[in-house]
Amino acid sequence: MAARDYGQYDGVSRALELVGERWALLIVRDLIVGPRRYGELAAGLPRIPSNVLAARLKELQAAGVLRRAPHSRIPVYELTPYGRGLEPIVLALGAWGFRALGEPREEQVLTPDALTIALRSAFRPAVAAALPATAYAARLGAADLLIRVTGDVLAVQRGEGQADLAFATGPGIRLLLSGEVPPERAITTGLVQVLRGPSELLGRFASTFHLAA
Amino acid sequence: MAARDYGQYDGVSRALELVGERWALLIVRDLIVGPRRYGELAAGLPRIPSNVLAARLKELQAAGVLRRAPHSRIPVYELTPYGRGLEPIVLALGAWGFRALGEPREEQVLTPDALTIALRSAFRPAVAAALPATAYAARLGAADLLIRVTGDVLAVQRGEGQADLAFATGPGIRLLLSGEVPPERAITTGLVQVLRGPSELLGRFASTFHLAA
DNA sequence: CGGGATCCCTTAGGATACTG
DNA sequence: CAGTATCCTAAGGGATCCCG
Repeated sequence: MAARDYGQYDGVSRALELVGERWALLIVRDLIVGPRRYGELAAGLPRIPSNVLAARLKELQAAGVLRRAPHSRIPVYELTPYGRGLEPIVLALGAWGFRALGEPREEQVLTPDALTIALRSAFRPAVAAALPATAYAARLGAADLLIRVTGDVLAVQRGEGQADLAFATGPGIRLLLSGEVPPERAITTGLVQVLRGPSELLGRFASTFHLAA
Repeated sequence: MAARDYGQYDGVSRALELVGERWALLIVRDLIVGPRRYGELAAGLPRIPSNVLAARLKELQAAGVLRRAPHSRIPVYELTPYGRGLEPIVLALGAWGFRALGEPREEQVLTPDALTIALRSAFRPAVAAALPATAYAARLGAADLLIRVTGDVLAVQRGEGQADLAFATGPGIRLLLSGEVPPERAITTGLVQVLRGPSELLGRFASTFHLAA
Protein backbone atom coordinates (compact mmCIF):
# COMPACT_ATOMS: atom_id res chain seq x y z
CA MET A 1 0.00 0.00 0.00
CA ALA A 2 2.90 2.33 0.69
CA ALA A 3 3.03 4.56 -2.35
CA ARG A 4 6.16 4.31 -4.41
CA ASP A 5 8.68 6.35 -2.58
CA TYR A 6 11.27 8.78 -3.78
CA GLY A 7 14.09 7.53 -1.60
CA GLN A 8 14.60 10.91 0.00
CA TYR A 9 14.31 12.01 3.59
CA ASP A 10 12.59 15.26 2.91
CA GLY A 11 9.28 16.95 3.53
CA VAL A 12 8.46 17.66 -0.09
CA SER A 13 9.15 14.09 -1.14
CA ARG A 14 7.09 12.79 1.74
CA ALA A 15 4.19 15.07 0.86
CA LEU A 16 4.28 13.86 -2.72
CA GLU A 17 4.32 10.27 -1.57
CA LEU A 18 1.15 10.98 0.38
CA VAL A 19 -0.82 13.14 -2.05
CA GLY A 20 1.24 13.20 -5.24
CA GLU A 21 -0.44 10.33 -7.02
CA ARG A 22 -2.69 11.11 -9.89
CA TRP A 23 -6.17 12.36 -8.84
CA ALA A 24 -5.27 12.52 -5.16
CA LEU A 25 -5.23 16.28 -4.80
CA LEU A 26 -8.44 16.61 -6.78
CA ILE A 27 -10.13 14.36 -4.28
CA VAL A 28 -8.71 16.54 -1.52
CA ARG A 29 -9.91 19.62 -3.39
CA ASP A 30 -13.49 18.42 -3.32
CA LEU A 31 -13.29 17.29 0.28
CA ILE A 32 -12.09 20.74 1.28
CA VAL A 33 -15.51 21.98 0.26
CA GLY A 34 -17.17 19.45 2.51
CA PRO A 35 -17.61 15.77 3.32
CA ARG A 36 -18.61 13.74 0.28
CA ARG A 37 -19.92 10.31 -0.47
CA TYR A 38 -18.27 7.97 -2.92
CA GLY A 39 -20.76 8.75 -5.62
CA GLU A 40 -20.47 12.48 -5.10
CA LEU A 41 -16.72 12.29 -5.50
CA ALA A 42 -17.14 10.22 -8.64
CA ALA A 43 -19.59 12.78 -10.00
CA GLY A 44 -17.19 15.63 -9.31
CA LEU A 45 -14.37 13.78 -11.04
CA PRO A 46 -16.13 12.54 -14.16
CA ARG A 47 -13.08 10.91 -15.72
CA ILE A 48 -11.70 9.05 -12.75
CA PRO A 49 -11.91 5.29 -13.12
CA SER A 50 -13.85 3.70 -10.34
CA ASN A 51 -11.01 1.43 -9.30
CA VAL A 52 -8.62 4.37 -9.08
CA LEU A 53 -11.02 6.34 -6.91
CA ALA A 54 -11.36 3.38 -4.60
CA ALA A 55 -7.59 2.93 -4.48
CA ARG A 56 -6.94 6.61 -3.76
CA LEU A 57 -9.49 6.69 -0.98
CA LYS A 58 -7.75 3.80 0.70
CA GLU A 59 -4.30 5.30 0.27
CA LEU A 60 -5.35 8.72 1.49
CA GLN A 61 -7.00 7.11 4.44
CA ALA A 62 -3.84 5.16 5.24
CA ALA A 63 -1.89 8.39 4.89
CA GLY A 64 -4.09 10.06 7.47
CA VAL A 65 -5.37 12.64 5.02
CA LEU A 66 -8.99 11.59 5.10
CA ARG A 67 -11.26 9.19 6.90
CA ARG A 68 -14.70 7.72 6.68
CA ALA A 69 -16.88 9.83 8.88
CA PRO A 70 -17.76 8.00 12.07
CA HIS A 71 -21.32 7.84 13.41
CA SER A 72 -22.90 7.69 10.01
CA ARG A 73 -24.50 4.60 8.64
CA ILE A 74 -23.73 5.50 5.08
CA PRO A 75 -20.07 5.90 4.09
CA VAL A 76 -19.00 9.55 3.94
CA TYR A 77 -15.45 10.73 3.43
CA GLU A 78 -14.05 13.78 5.13
CA LEU A 79 -10.65 15.34 5.66
CA THR A 80 -8.79 14.73 8.88
CA PRO A 81 -7.27 17.72 10.65
CA TYR A 82 -3.99 16.77 9.03
CA GLY A 83 -5.59 16.67 5.61
CA ARG A 84 -7.14 20.04 6.22
CA GLY A 85 -3.61 21.36 6.42
CA LEU A 86 -3.58 21.00 2.64
CA GLU A 87 -6.25 23.61 2.24
CA PRO A 88 -4.00 26.66 1.75
CA ILE A 89 -1.79 24.61 -0.54
CA VAL A 90 -4.65 23.53 -2.78
CA LEU A 91 -6.00 27.08 -2.89
CA ALA A 92 -2.58 28.41 -3.87
CA LEU A 93 -2.18 25.70 -6.50
CA GLY A 94 -5.54 26.68 -7.89
CA ALA A 95 -4.56 30.31 -8.13
CA TRP A 96 -1.30 29.35 -9.79
CA GLY A 97 -2.92 27.02 -12.29
CA PHE A 98 -5.66 29.54 -13.01
CA ARG A 99 -3.13 31.64 -14.84
CA ALA A 100 -2.46 28.79 -17.24
CA LEU A 101 -6.11 28.16 -18.08
CA GLY A 102 -6.72 28.79 -21.72
CA GLU A 103 -10.06 28.86 -23.40
CA PRO A 104 -12.37 26.14 -22.15
CA ARG A 105 -12.59 23.15 -24.44
CA GLU A 106 -15.81 21.45 -25.23
CA GLU A 107 -15.11 18.33 -23.22
CA GLN A 108 -14.03 20.20 -20.11
CA VAL A 109 -16.42 20.44 -17.23
CA LEU A 110 -16.66 22.96 -14.44
CA THR A 111 -17.98 21.34 -11.30
CA PRO A 112 -19.55 23.12 -8.34
CA ASP A 113 -16.78 22.04 -5.99
CA ALA A 114 -14.09 23.26 -8.35
CA LEU A 115 -15.82 26.63 -8.66
CA THR A 116 -16.20 26.84 -4.92
CA ILE A 117 -12.46 26.37 -4.50
CA ALA A 118 -11.78 28.89 -7.23
CA LEU A 119 -13.97 31.43 -5.46
CA ARG A 120 -12.24 30.77 -2.20
CA SER A 121 -8.83 31.33 -3.71
CA ALA A 122 -10.09 34.43 -5.50
CA PHE A 123 -11.68 35.93 -2.42
CA ARG A 124 -10.25 39.26 -1.30
CA PRO A 125 -11.19 39.73 2.34
CA ALA A 126 -9.77 43.24 2.55
CA VAL A 127 -11.89 44.39 -0.36
CA ALA A 128 -14.96 42.57 0.87
CA ALA A 129 -14.72 44.09 4.32
CA ALA A 130 -15.30 47.53 2.85
CA LEU A 131 -18.44 46.45 1.00
CA PRO A 132 -21.93 45.75 2.31
CA ALA A 133 -22.83 42.16 3.05
CA THR A 134 -24.05 40.51 -0.12
CA ALA A 135 -25.44 37.14 -1.16
CA TYR A 136 -25.04 35.82 -4.68
CA ALA A 137 -26.76 32.83 -6.21
CA ALA A 138 -24.75 31.31 -9.01
CA ARG A 139 -26.28 28.71 -11.28
CA LEU A 140 -23.82 26.38 -12.89
CA GLY A 141 -25.49 23.98 -15.25
CA ALA A 142 -27.97 22.16 -13.07
CA ALA A 143 -26.24 23.05 -9.82
CA ASP A 144 -26.75 26.05 -7.60
CA LEU A 145 -24.22 27.77 -5.41
CA LEU A 146 -25.11 30.24 -2.72
CA ILE A 147 -22.25 32.65 -2.10
CA ARG A 148 -22.51 34.83 0.94
CA VAL A 149 -20.04 37.56 1.72
CA THR A 150 -20.36 39.11 5.15
CA GLY A 151 -17.63 41.52 6.06
CA ASP A 152 -14.37 39.76 5.39
CA VAL A 153 -15.93 36.31 5.67
CA LEU A 154 -16.89 34.14 2.73
CA ALA A 155 -19.33 31.24 2.86
CA VAL A 156 -20.17 29.12 -0.16
CA GLN A 157 -22.75 26.40 -0.04
CA ARG A 158 -24.66 24.29 -2.47
CA GLY A 159 -28.31 24.87 -3.06
CA GLU A 160 -30.49 27.88 -3.53
CA GLY A 161 -31.36 30.59 -1.08
CA GLN A 162 -32.03 34.26 -0.57
CA ALA A 163 -29.66 36.24 -2.75
CA ASP A 164 -29.26 39.87 -3.75
CA LEU A 165 -28.11 38.82 -7.19
CA ALA A 166 -28.81 35.58 -9.02
CA PHE A 167 -26.93 34.73 -12.17
CA ALA A 168 -26.15 31.78 -14.39
CA THR A 169 -22.67 31.21 -15.69
CA GLY A 170 -20.12 28.67 -16.91
CA PRO A 171 -16.41 28.43 -17.65
CA GLY A 172 -16.51 31.96 -19.02
CA ILE A 173 -16.63 33.23 -15.47
CA ARG A 174 -12.87 32.97 -15.59
CA LEU A 175 -12.72 36.15 -17.70
CA LEU A 176 -14.75 37.96 -15.09
CA LEU A 177 -12.53 36.78 -12.24
CA SER A 178 -9.38 37.78 -14.07
CA GLY A 179 -10.76 41.15 -15.04
CA GLU A 180 -10.18 40.48 -18.71
CA VAL A 181 -13.84 41.19 -19.27
CA PRO A 182 -15.51 43.90 -17.18
CA PRO A 183 -18.83 43.08 -15.51
CA GLU A 184 -21.01 45.00 -17.96
CA ARG A 185 -19.48 43.28 -20.94
CA ALA A 186 -19.71 39.93 -19.21
CA ILE A 187 -23.46 40.47 -19.21
CA THR A 188 -23.79 41.82 -22.72
CA THR A 189 -21.64 39.04 -24.16
CA GLY A 190 -23.59 36.42 -22.25
CA LEU A 191 -20.71 35.11 -20.15
CA VAL A 192 -22.98 35.77 -17.24
CA GLN A 193 -26.76 35.87 -17.40
CA VAL A 194 -28.44 37.83 -14.67
CA LEU A 195 -31.51 35.96 -13.51
CA ARG A 196 -32.65 38.18 -10.69
CA GLY A 197 -31.55 41.34 -8.95
CA PRO A 198 -29.74 44.49 -10.01
CA SER A 199 -27.03 43.73 -12.51
CA GLU A 200 -24.78 46.42 -11.01
CA LEU A 201 -24.11 43.96 -8.22
CA LEU A 202 -21.99 41.94 -10.59
CA GLY A 203 -19.43 44.71 -10.32
CA ARG A 204 -19.31 44.19 -6.60
CA PHE A 205 -18.89 40.49 -7.19
CA ALA A 206 -16.00 41.12 -9.55
CA SER A 207 -14.17 43.32 -7.09
CA THR A 208 -14.73 40.86 -4.26
CA PHE A 209 -13.29 37.96 -6.25
CA HIS A 210 -10.19 38.35 -8.30
CA LEU A 211 -7.52 36.05 -9.69
CA ALA A 212 -4.55 37.19 -11.73
CA ALA A 213 -4.48 36.10 -15.35
CA MET B 1 3.50 16.15 -25.17
CA ALA B 2 0.45 17.62 -23.51
CA ALA B 3 0.25 15.85 -20.19
CA ARG B 4 -2.77 13.66 -19.68
CA ASP B 5 -5.51 15.99 -18.71
CA TYR B 6 -8.22 15.76 -16.13
CA GLY B 7 -11.02 17.04 -18.30
CA GLN B 8 -11.85 19.87 -15.93
CA TYR B 9 -11.78 23.58 -16.44
CA ASP B 10 -10.25 24.46 -13.13
CA GLY B 11 -7.08 25.94 -11.71
CA VAL B 12 -6.17 23.01 -9.51
CA SER B 13 -6.58 20.51 -12.34
CA ARG B 14 -4.55 22.71 -14.64
CA ALA B 15 -1.79 23.07 -12.08
CA LEU B 16 -1.63 19.32 -11.67
CA GLU B 17 -1.49 18.85 -15.41
CA LEU B 18 1.55 21.13 -15.46
CA VAL B 19 3.47 19.96 -12.40
CA GLY B 20 1.56 16.96 -11.08
CA GLU B 21 3.48 14.23 -12.86
CA ARG B 22 5.80 12.13 -10.85
CA TRP B 23 9.16 13.82 -10.03
CA ALA B 24 8.08 17.17 -11.46
CA LEU B 25 7.77 19.07 -8.20
CA LEU B 26 11.03 17.62 -6.93
CA ILE B 27 12.77 19.07 -9.96
CA VAL B 28 11.08 22.37 -9.19
CA ARG B 29 12.16 22.05 -5.57
CA ASP B 30 15.79 21.84 -6.52
CA LEU B 31 15.52 24.63 -9.07
CA ILE B 32 14.05 26.90 -6.41
CA VAL B 33 17.43 26.71 -4.71
CA GLY B 34 19.16 27.81 -7.88
CA PRO B 35 19.80 27.02 -11.54
CA ARG B 36 21.05 23.50 -12.06
CA ARG B 37 22.64 21.47 -14.79
CA TYR B 38 21.25 18.17 -15.94
CA GLY B 39 23.81 16.22 -13.99
CA GLU B 40 23.24 18.23 -10.85
CA LEU B 41 19.53 17.52 -11.01
CA ALA B 42 20.23 13.84 -11.56
CA ALA B 43 22.56 13.84 -8.56
CA GLY B 44 19.93 15.51 -6.38
CA LEU B 45 17.32 12.96 -7.45
CA PRO B 46 19.28 9.74 -7.18
CA ARG B 47 16.42 7.46 -8.13
CA ILE B 48 15.05 9.28 -11.12
CA PRO B 49 15.51 7.38 -14.36
CA SER B 50 17.43 9.35 -16.90
CA ASN B 51 14.66 9.16 -19.48
CA VAL B 52 12.12 10.46 -17.01
CA LEU B 53 14.31 13.39 -16.05
CA ALA B 54 14.74 14.28 -19.71
CA ALA B 55 11.01 13.97 -20.34
CA ARG B 56 10.10 16.10 -17.31
CA LEU B 57 12.51 18.82 -18.31
CA LYS B 58 10.89 19.02 -21.71
CA GLU B 59 7.37 19.03 -20.32
CA LEU B 60 8.13 21.63 -17.69
CA GLN B 61 9.77 23.74 -20.34
CA ALA B 62 6.71 23.44 -22.57
CA ALA B 63 4.56 24.34 -19.57
CA GLY B 64 6.52 27.54 -19.05
CA VAL B 65 7.75 26.47 -15.62
CA LEU B 66 11.44 26.33 -16.46
CA ARG B 67 13.78 27.11 -19.31
CA ARG B 68 17.31 26.51 -20.38
CA ALA B 69 19.26 29.53 -19.31
CA PRO B 70 20.15 31.71 -22.25
CA HIS B 71 23.67 33.09 -22.73
CA SER B 72 25.38 30.03 -21.39
CA ARG B 73 27.22 27.60 -23.57
CA ILE B 74 26.51 24.72 -21.31
CA PRO B 75 22.87 23.79 -20.70
CA VAL B 76 21.59 25.10 -17.40
CA TYR B 77 17.98 24.87 -16.25
CA GLU B 78 16.30 27.61 -14.27
CA LEU B 79 12.78 28.50 -13.22
CA THR B 80 10.85 31.05 -15.21
CA PRO B 81 9.05 33.81 -13.31
CA TYR B 82 5.90 31.72 -13.61
CA GLY B 83 7.68 28.68 -12.22
CA ARG B 84 8.97 30.76 -9.35
CA GLY B 85 5.35 31.24 -8.40
CA LEU B 86 5.48 27.67 -7.14
CA GLU B 87 8.00 28.57 -4.47
CA PRO B 88 5.58 29.25 -1.61
CA ILE B 89 3.61 26.17 -2.59
CA VAL B 90 6.62 23.89 -2.51
CA LEU B 91 7.74 25.34 0.81
CA ALA B 92 4.28 24.80 2.27
CA LEU B 93 4.16 21.25 0.92
CA GLY B 94 7.54 20.63 2.52
CA ALA B 95 6.31 21.85 5.88
CA TRP B 96 3.19 19.74 5.57
CA GLY B 97 5.09 16.61 4.56
CA PHE B 98 7.67 17.17 7.28
CA ARG B 99 5.07 16.22 9.83
CA ALA B 100 4.72 12.81 8.23
CA LEU B 101 8.42 12.04 8.17
CA GLY B 102 9.15 9.04 10.31
CA GLU B 103 12.54 7.77 11.22
CA PRO B 104 14.97 7.92 8.31
CA ARG B 105 15.49 4.63 6.58
CA GLU B 106 18.86 3.41 5.51
CA GLU B 107 18.28 3.90 1.81
CA GLN B 108 16.93 7.41 2.15
CA VAL B 109 19.17 10.30 1.26
CA LEU B 110 19.12 13.90 2.38
CA THR B 111 20.41 16.15 -0.35
CA PRO B 112 21.74 19.67 0.09
CA ASP B 113 18.93 21.15 -2.00
CA ALA B 114 16.27 19.35 -0.01
CA LEU B 115 17.80 20.57 3.25
CA THR B 116 17.99 24.09 1.87
CA ILE B 117 14.28 24.02 1.12
CA ALA B 118 13.55 22.55 4.53
CA LEU B 119 15.48 25.35 6.17
CA ARG B 120 13.65 27.94 4.15
CA SER B 121 10.29 26.56 5.12
CA ALA B 122 11.42 26.32 8.73
CA PHE B 123 12.76 29.84 8.88
CA ARG B 124 11.07 32.15 11.36
CA PRO B 125 11.80 35.71 10.31
CA ALA B 126 10.15 37.26 13.33
CA VAL B 127 12.33 35.25 15.70
CA ALA B 128 15.45 35.80 13.64
CA ALA B 129 14.96 39.55 13.58
CA ALA B 130 15.39 39.70 17.32
CA LEU B 131 18.68 37.79 17.27
CA PRO B 132 22.14 38.91 16.23
CA ALA B 133 23.24 38.15 12.69
CA THR B 134 24.70 34.67 12.58
CA ALA B 135 26.34 32.42 10.02
CA TYR B 136 26.18 28.65 10.27
CA ALA B 137 28.19 26.15 8.27
CA ALA B 138 26.41 22.83 7.97
CA ARG B 139 28.22 19.81 6.65
CA LEU B 140 25.98 17.19 5.11
CA GLY B 141 27.90 14.18 4.00
CA ALA B 142 30.41 15.56 1.56
CA ALA B 143 28.48 18.76 0.90
CA ASP B 144 28.70 22.06 2.72
CA LEU B 145 25.95 24.59 3.24
CA LEU B 146 26.56 28.13 4.39
CA ILE B 147 23.51 29.48 6.19
CA ARG B 148 23.49 33.18 6.90
CA VAL B 149 20.81 34.85 8.96
CA THR B 150 20.87 38.63 8.95
CA GLY B 151 17.95 40.28 10.64
CA ASP B 152 14.85 38.70 9.18
CA VAL B 153 16.63 37.63 6.00
CA LEU B 154 17.86 34.12 5.30
CA ALA B 155 20.47 33.20 2.72
CA VAL B 156 21.58 29.63 2.11
CA GLN B 157 24.34 28.80 -0.32
CA ARG B 158 26.50 25.84 -1.12
CA GLY B 159 30.13 25.77 -0.19
CA GLU B 160 32.11 26.78 2.82
CA GLY B 161 32.69 30.20 4.26
CA GLN B 162 33.08 32.22 7.43
CA ALA B 163 30.69 30.90 10.03
CA ASP B 164 30.09 31.47 13.72
CA LEU B 165 29.18 27.84 14.17
CA ALA B 166 30.16 24.88 12.03
CA PHE B 167 28.48 21.54 12.49
CA ALA B 168 27.99 18.24 10.73
CA THR B 169 24.61 16.60 10.60
CA GLY B 170 22.31 14.26 8.73
CA PRO B 171 18.67 13.23 8.66
CA GLY B 172 18.58 13.46 12.43
CA ILE B 173 18.47 17.23 12.10
CA ARG B 174 14.73 16.76 11.77
CA LEU B 175 14.48 16.15 15.51
CA LEU B 176 16.27 19.40 16.14
CA LEU B 177 14.00 21.35 13.80
CA SER B 178 10.89 19.88 15.34
CA GLY B 179 12.07 20.51 18.87
CA GLU B 180 11.71 16.85 19.76
CA VAL B 181 15.34 16.89 20.80
CA PRO B 182 16.73 20.03 22.45
CA PRO B 183 20.02 21.42 21.14
CA GLU B 184 22.19 20.15 23.98
CA ARG B 185 20.90 16.63 23.62
CA ALA B 186 21.27 16.82 19.84
CA ILE B 187 24.97 17.30 20.50
CA THR B 188 25.39 14.70 23.21
CA THR B 189 23.50 12.11 21.21
CA GLY B 190 25.50 12.88 18.09
CA LEU B 191 22.62 14.03 15.92
CA VAL B 192 24.70 17.12 15.39
CA GLN B 193 28.48 17.26 15.71
CA VAL B 194 29.92 20.67 16.42
CA LEU B 195 33.04 21.17 14.36
CA ARG B 196 33.90 24.73 15.25
CA GLY B 197 32.52 27.54 17.33
CA PRO B 198 30.54 27.75 20.57
CA SER B 199 28.02 24.98 20.80
CA GLU B 200 25.54 27.31 22.52
CA LEU B 201 24.89 28.77 19.10
CA LEU B 202 23.02 25.63 18.18
CA GLY B 203 20.27 26.85 20.47
CA ARG B 204 20.02 30.01 18.43
CA PHE B 205 19.87 27.90 15.30
CA ALA B 206 17.05 25.82 16.74
CA SER B 207 14.98 28.85 17.63
CA THR B 208 15.57 30.42 14.25
CA PHE B 209 14.42 27.32 12.38
CA HIS B 210 11.37 25.41 13.46
CA LEU B 211 8.94 23.01 11.86
CA ALA B 212 6.01 21.44 13.62
CA ALA B 213 6.15 17.71 14.12
C1' DC C 1 32.80 13.37 -19.70
C1' DG C 2 28.42 15.58 -19.37
C1' DG C 3 23.95 15.29 -21.50
C1' DG C 4 21.05 12.99 -22.95
C1' DA C 5 18.54 8.89 -26.15
C1' DT C 6 17.21 3.83 -26.45
C1' DC C 7 16.21 -0.50 -24.94
C1' DC C 8 13.17 -3.83 -22.20
C1' DC C 9 10.35 -4.94 -18.38
C1' DT C 10 7.21 -3.84 -14.67
C1' DT C 11 3.43 -1.52 -12.76
C1' DA C 12 0.07 2.13 -12.39
C1' DG C 13 -3.77 3.98 -14.56
C1' DG C 14 -7.89 3.99 -18.04
C1' DA C 15 -12.19 1.69 -19.62
C1' DT C 16 -15.81 -1.11 -18.55
C1' DA C 17 -18.29 -4.91 -16.66
C1' DC C 18 -19.78 -6.91 -12.59
C1' DT C 19 -21.24 -7.85 -7.56
C1' DG C 20 -22.65 -7.44 -2.38
C1' DC D 1 -24.93 2.94 -4.21
C1' DA D 2 -20.32 1.58 -3.17
C1' DG D 3 -17.20 -0.44 -4.44
C1' DT D 4 -14.35 -5.21 -7.14
C1' DA D 5 -12.66 -7.59 -11.00
C1' DT D 6 -10.70 -7.73 -15.40
C1' DC D 7 -8.30 -6.50 -19.34
C1' DC D 8 -5.40 -3.36 -21.87
C1' DT D 9 -2.48 0.67 -22.61
C1' DA D 10 0.83 3.87 -21.36
C1' DA D 11 3.98 5.67 -18.07
C1' DG D 12 7.70 4.76 -14.91
C1' DG D 13 11.97 2.01 -13.44
C1' DG D 14 16.56 0.40 -14.59
C1' DA D 15 20.48 -0.41 -17.36
C1' DT D 16 22.91 0.60 -21.20
C1' DC D 17 24.39 3.04 -25.17
C1' DC D 18 25.44 6.99 -28.00
C1' DC D 19 26.96 11.55 -29.37
C1' DG D 20 29.06 16.11 -29.35
